[in-house]
Amino acid sequence: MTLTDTNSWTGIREVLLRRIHDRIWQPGEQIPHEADLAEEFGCARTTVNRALRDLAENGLVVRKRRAGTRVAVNPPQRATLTIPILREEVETLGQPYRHLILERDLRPLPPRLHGAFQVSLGDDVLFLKTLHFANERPYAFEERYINLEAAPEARGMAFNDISANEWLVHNAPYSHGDLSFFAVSADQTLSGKLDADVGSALFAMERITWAGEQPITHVRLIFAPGYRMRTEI
Amino acid sequence: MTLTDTNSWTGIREVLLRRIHDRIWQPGEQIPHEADLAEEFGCARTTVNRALRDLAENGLVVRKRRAGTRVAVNPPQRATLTIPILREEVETLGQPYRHLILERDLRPLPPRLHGAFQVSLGDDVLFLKTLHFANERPYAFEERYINLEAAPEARGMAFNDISANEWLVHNAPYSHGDLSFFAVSADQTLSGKLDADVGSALFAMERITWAGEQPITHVRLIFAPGYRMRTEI
DNA sequence: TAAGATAATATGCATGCACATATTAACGTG
DNA sequence: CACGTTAATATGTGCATGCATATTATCTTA
Repeated sequence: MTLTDTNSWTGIREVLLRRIHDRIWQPGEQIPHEADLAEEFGCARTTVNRALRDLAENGLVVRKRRAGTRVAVNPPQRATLTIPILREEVETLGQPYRHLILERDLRPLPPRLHGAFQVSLGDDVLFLKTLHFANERPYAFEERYINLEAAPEARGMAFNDISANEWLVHNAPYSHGDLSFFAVSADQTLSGKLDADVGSALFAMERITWAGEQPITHVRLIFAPGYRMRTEI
Repeated sequence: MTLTDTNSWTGIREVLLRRIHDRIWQPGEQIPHEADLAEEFGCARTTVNRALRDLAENGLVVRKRRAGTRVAVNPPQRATLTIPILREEVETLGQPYRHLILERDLRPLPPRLHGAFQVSLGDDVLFLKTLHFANERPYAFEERYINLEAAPEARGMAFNDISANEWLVHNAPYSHGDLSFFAVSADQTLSGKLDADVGSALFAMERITWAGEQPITHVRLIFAPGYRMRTEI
């Protein structure tokens, strides 16, 4: 029959998944109760629950108490993407990593960030410009603001040995953040740093992280030409 | 005490999470066994298991049989991003959506796709060029190849009323896919279609989906200037 | 008849138990 | 002492059961 064991929760999940894919259960349609499915598969309701819960987490079915479980009208259309520390990303590619601090100073927060990144008025933040290299070729350019209230030890760090990226991950864990991706055109400055033609299209990422209510850092990463962010769905 | 109930699995998860955030358990460090934690919280091992499993799914701890559970050295650094149907994305912005088929024909698969997108040799695929509008302004430009073996009904579809995007989602569900994001520079053609200056940086996405071993569609979406893909972590 | 109280029901969750499985540590033998 | 075998152990999973909770359907009552 199938490769999958029919009374393991993963096996049951696969069977249910195929029924959805084969449109035996149409989108929006209600599927049998946990108890009925448990009887059909000859297993405990808990096991069916586990399988359905997993499908629900992946957005394939929608579950509501009392209302029952129904096939999602719009299949998942979502992807989990891993955003590794740059050093690890580069090293995974089998290339030696290096980074260089271009600028480092204390300054007031620029006005454009006042909305999203609220630090006490008049307080300086730590500003860093970093260039990341893979195999001695520019890989990404980083501009970062660090809230010294959230990470006071950062004041004494030069970030020459360990990048701010990596240091923060290990020393100022965040609870949540906003992330966005977009494209920018290489201006004169970027072009020089990233070894790109002026005007070439670059992939960019912007991220703000918080620990609870307190902002930790704002970072803008611009990658060298040809960069692709990949994932599987 | 805490807001969270200490013997619900979510409550236990929060307590464990705080211990990780507060670095009571250091990254890489091993944490107590399920059985010990169960005793500490006065609950069943199953409940602790549920909490730990959830943390593991989110990448905060790493679990291995016999070896025990340890705090992940690199916190999650991963984001789930939702890739909505363009029509829905536009309508969510409160703007009227429209699309226009620019080209539609049968042709052999271009050589550059032969590797990733294997269709029977010599078979034609359906090729579509579509322009998507938000509020009558260009929103995204789409180039798509559809494997007619995987979705034979597509042959008879004009895709004027419903976009290929949406039709495929509802009629040829996929099991998995590859997704990548990058930046492209607007050439003469793109510039005209997307109302962008020649040379401006555009955000782009490429996606291949399969149903099992069979490829369904390859699509390349290029967004109008200023597009940002956002998510929360 | 409309609005509110009440019952029925499907999923959600906790428990206690048993067994499976992967991995490590201890052991024994050549 | 090196190497393969065996035992110990932590997590993974399944089962039966009971109660919790959200939501819907039904039944009252004004």
